[in-house]
Order: sequence, then structure tokens, then C-alpha cells
Amino acid sequence: METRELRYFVAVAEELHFGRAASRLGIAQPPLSRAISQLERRLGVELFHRTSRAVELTAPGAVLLREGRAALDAVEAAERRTRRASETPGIVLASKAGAAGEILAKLLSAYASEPGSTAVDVVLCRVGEQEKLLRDGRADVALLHLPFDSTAGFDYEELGTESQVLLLPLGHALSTRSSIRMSDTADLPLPRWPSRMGDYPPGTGPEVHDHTQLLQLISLGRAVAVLPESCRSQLTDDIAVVPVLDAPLVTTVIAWPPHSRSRELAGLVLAATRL
Amino acid sequence: METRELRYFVAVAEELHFGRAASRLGIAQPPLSRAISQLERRLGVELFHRTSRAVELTAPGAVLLREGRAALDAVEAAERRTRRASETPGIVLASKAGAAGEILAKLLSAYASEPGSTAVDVVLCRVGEQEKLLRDGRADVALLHLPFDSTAGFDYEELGTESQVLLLPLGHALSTRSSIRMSDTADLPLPRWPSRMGDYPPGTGPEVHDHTQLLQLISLGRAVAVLPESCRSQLTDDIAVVPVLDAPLVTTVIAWPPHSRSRELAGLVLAATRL
DNA sequence: GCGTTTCCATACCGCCAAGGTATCGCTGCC
DNA sequence: GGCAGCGATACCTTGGCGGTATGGAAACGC
Repeated sequence: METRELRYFVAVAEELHFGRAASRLGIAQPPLSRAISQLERRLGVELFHRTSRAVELTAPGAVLLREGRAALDAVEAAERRTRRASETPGIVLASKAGAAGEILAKLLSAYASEPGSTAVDVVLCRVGEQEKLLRDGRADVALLHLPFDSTAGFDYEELGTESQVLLLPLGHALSTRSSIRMSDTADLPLPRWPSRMGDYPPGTGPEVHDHTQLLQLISLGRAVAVLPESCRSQLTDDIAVVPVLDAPLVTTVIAWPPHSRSRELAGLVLAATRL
Repeated sequence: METRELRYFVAVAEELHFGRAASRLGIAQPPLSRAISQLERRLGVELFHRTSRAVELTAPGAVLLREGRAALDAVEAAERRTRRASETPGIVLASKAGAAGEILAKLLSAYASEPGSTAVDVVLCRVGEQEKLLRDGRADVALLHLPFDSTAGFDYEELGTESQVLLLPLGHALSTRSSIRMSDTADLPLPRWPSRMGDYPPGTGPEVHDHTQLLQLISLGRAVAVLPESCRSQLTDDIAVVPVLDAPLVTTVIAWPPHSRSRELAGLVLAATRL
């Protein structure tokens, strides 16, 4: 199977519409139809149920969508990492924007002072995107937060565990409590994280993509949030903090793709575990 | 990058010889030369240092070899799993030949008696090959033994831990001891496992690929081995068993690729953890 | 019920690029 | 210096990829 065929298949599987998929791919619709049926013939598998009115995935088609996306990410990663290996040396670290600020700063300065360390580019991404960056080669290593992010398919080391606190706009009814329980947050406007990635509890409040955004919404009284207590260091004084007694503990981990074991990466991981 | 280009590159990188790589690929040498230099031009990266006498990988070339192999495995896995999804339903489980016999039998019968279970094909492979099978889609799930096999890139559940014993031909000087230490095995002909995969301690004895082979060599007095104690159940009576006090504990785990979460697989894993 | 629209499949054509053969050019060796 | 080994280059042929035009089936409107 060629990556071109896979890209075509994924486009059709995502759009469920040959015309739209074709224009997304920048080709005409007939060659796309042909390419797909050729792929089906070569695999000996029917990938789509199609009537002239609707296109839908078959069960094997769904398998190919899952596996094919992973394969395309792997190919993309190979290409990107090869290019990077020939250009500027250095490591790309992905982290959620606004999260892990303290530990990230400490890690960077600790690693920088090691002998033989290289440059570390930091990519601040949206919540849950670190996995994708790591998978498609845009990043070499990432800071994740269990149990929200998934370490599926990566090697990792745990860096620390912390409890969570509730962030409220100053003056909120609960802001004077010395502690609360998760059940107290049931009716509060907790943020809705993008559902595609990560495993964040669903909220009823506004949709947010990163912590900076979230903190601003809390200040404005439009949201509240349960976050790891290390976020205290970045709070403005118009946000109140209340410990949540029974929130799940959050573990910060440093994760990397299992086959990439460069010396630089090993040094960074070592520096991280020594924090 | 197309998978064809990747396959060509990997062939040349492994052979370090355009002629041999070309014949391995079933094409003539000139198109291969052209394809590689075209790949280099498109990537903007020199992948090989070549003189008319020798071909060797550059640093970025080594990166592409590592990442490219993983990518090709992922593509192959996508293809194979799609084909399998359309044919016979069922799960393919990989296990080392001759190892994990007892736990494997228990697992199969436990899962088979569950409601809604499907057929499980068992692939007995050489030591250390389970990872490769899991990675390229020939298997859906595997039994691994830590700390020898690597779970890198897989999800897994631990099934049990056991200590190790030394297997000796009957009549060997050490066979009457009630226990020994690793240091006592220093001069013994421990087997040499294929070094490509897994993390087995290097031995000085004959080269072996699976446990059946190994047991036979022990009977013949040509080797001794340190194995998990559950192997006792398969021993013939011409092999003596001595506990090794300070050998590393062996953990049997059931592992699967992180993105494949079918209901059947979940059932098998659940049955395994309940053993 | 018939025209219309919407989509995917088919037919046909042109062109690029992949593969083959022949040969060159460099290098190390007898 | 002749020769053998090996990668690069030159040149040709062709398969297949992409494009346009069109067919044909299904839903929809009036």
C-alpha cells in the first residue's frame, strides 16, 4: 500500500463524500473514485458501502481508518525527524500552553546547565495535542498530565504528583470555603475541553483550548475549573483557590516515542527525573 | 514520502550496497540509484556518504532508517489488520514457542468459556519476535516477559511474577545443590539468544531461538539455562532444576498496540487479568 | 410522473515518472 | 596498465495517474 492511497482513503473516510474529499486533496473526483476502488480490489476488501446517495465505512474500513491514520503519522514523523536531524540540532518539547509552567522552567534551566546539552525548542500547544505532535514528529518529547492525557504508545517517566484545586472568580459563593468535594462542583460551569483528544471530564461551561484562555474566563466569572495546584503560581489575584479533597491526583510525566533514544533526549529525561 | 521510496531506502541502508539492494527489491540498480538521489533531493538531506567503493549512512540517514522501519511496519500493520477484519473474525495472539505454556492454556480456556468470545489464533514465534509481530499487524496481542521483552509502544497488563530456576542436564555437578546464585553460572554455557530483539543476557553457549530448542540442548548436555520456574511443567525427567536466589523476577504481561481496542481484545485482556 | 439535481462510476486521453538496457567514470587491486 | 567492481548517467518504453466528458442511479420538487 502506498501512502498516497492511504491519504486518499483517509480523506474519503473522513468526509464520507468523494467530491469533497477530492477537492480537499486537490484532485478531481473520478481519479479518486478509481483509486479507492483499486485499493479495495488490491486489498480484496470492501471499504465503503456506497449508494449513489450516501457513503459509509464498512467494519474493515473503520479498521483501516484507525490504523491508516497511525501509519500516516509514522511516515510523516520519519520525514520530519530526518529533516530536523540534518538541520539545527536540538530537541523539540511539547507542553500545554499555560500548564506545567513551573516544572517546565525548572527542567529547562536544569538541562541547560548540564554538560553536553543541546538547544530545546518549546512548542506550547493546545490541551491534548501533545500526543499528536509526538506521534507525527513535530515534537521529540512532551510533558503530559495523567490521568487526562494518554501515554498510549509512548515511553515515559513520572515527574511528580499533585492534588487539584478549584479556581473560582473572587466573590463566588464557594470562594470562602476552606475545602470542597467534587460533588460540590456539579452545577458549576466547568470548561468543555476539545473532545477529540485526551480524557477530560465533560463540563457545562464555555469551550476552551488552553489554560491561559481558561484563566481569563474564570477572572471574567464565566467559568470555574479544577486544576493541579501548581497552577497557583500563575494566578492573578482576582481568582480564588479552594482545595478539592476528592479530585483525582494529577501526575506529570515526560513522554517520548519508544524508538527515539538519542543521547540528547536521554539527557533531558535524566535531568527531568532528577528535579 | 511514498512507502515505495521508504522501502527502497531501507533496503539500501540495510545492504549498504546499491546492487544487492536492487536485486533484493527485484529491480535494476540504476532506477534504485535514481530513486534514492531523488528522495535525497526532495528531503533536502544527504542520506548516504558514497564513494565508488563504499556506501555508508549519514546521521540523518540513520534517523530515517529507525523511523522508516517503524513507519513501514505501521503501514504493513494497517494493511494486514484490514484484511483480517474482513475475513475470519478472531484474535491473533503471539507467544514465545515453549514459554508461558501453562498461563497460555489457562488463558485460552478461560476466555473461550466467556460469553461472546471469538476464536483465538495462537502464533508461536521465536524469542523476542512478539514485538515485531505486534508492530506489523501479524498479531493483535502478545504475551511478553519483562524484563527481557520490551513493552515499548504498547499498552499492557501484568499477569504475574515468578522467580527463576537453573536448568541443568541430570548429573551435572551443580544439579544436587538446593539453590545457587547467578555468580555460580558465570562459566556455564548459557544460551545465546538472537541479539536483534529483546534484552537477554549474553551467554557463551549455543545459539538458540526458542525454548523447545533450548530444552533439547540442555538434555543433550550442551547448554544450561536460567528460566522462569513455570517451565517446570514442561520438563522431561532428564533435566535437573535448581532455584536461583538472585535472578531477576520475571513478569508475564499481556500487551497490545495502543490504538487497537476492539471489544474482543478487551474481553481477552479482561480474562487474562482475572487468572 | 417527469424533469432536475446530486453523486459516484466509467470511458477515454495525455503525460509524467518508474523501470529497463547500455555505458561511463572512478577506484582499488593484481 | 589492465581489470574488476560499483555507482551514476543517458536514453528509451510503458504503465498508471490525473484530467475532461459523460453515464446512470437515487432523491426531490412541482
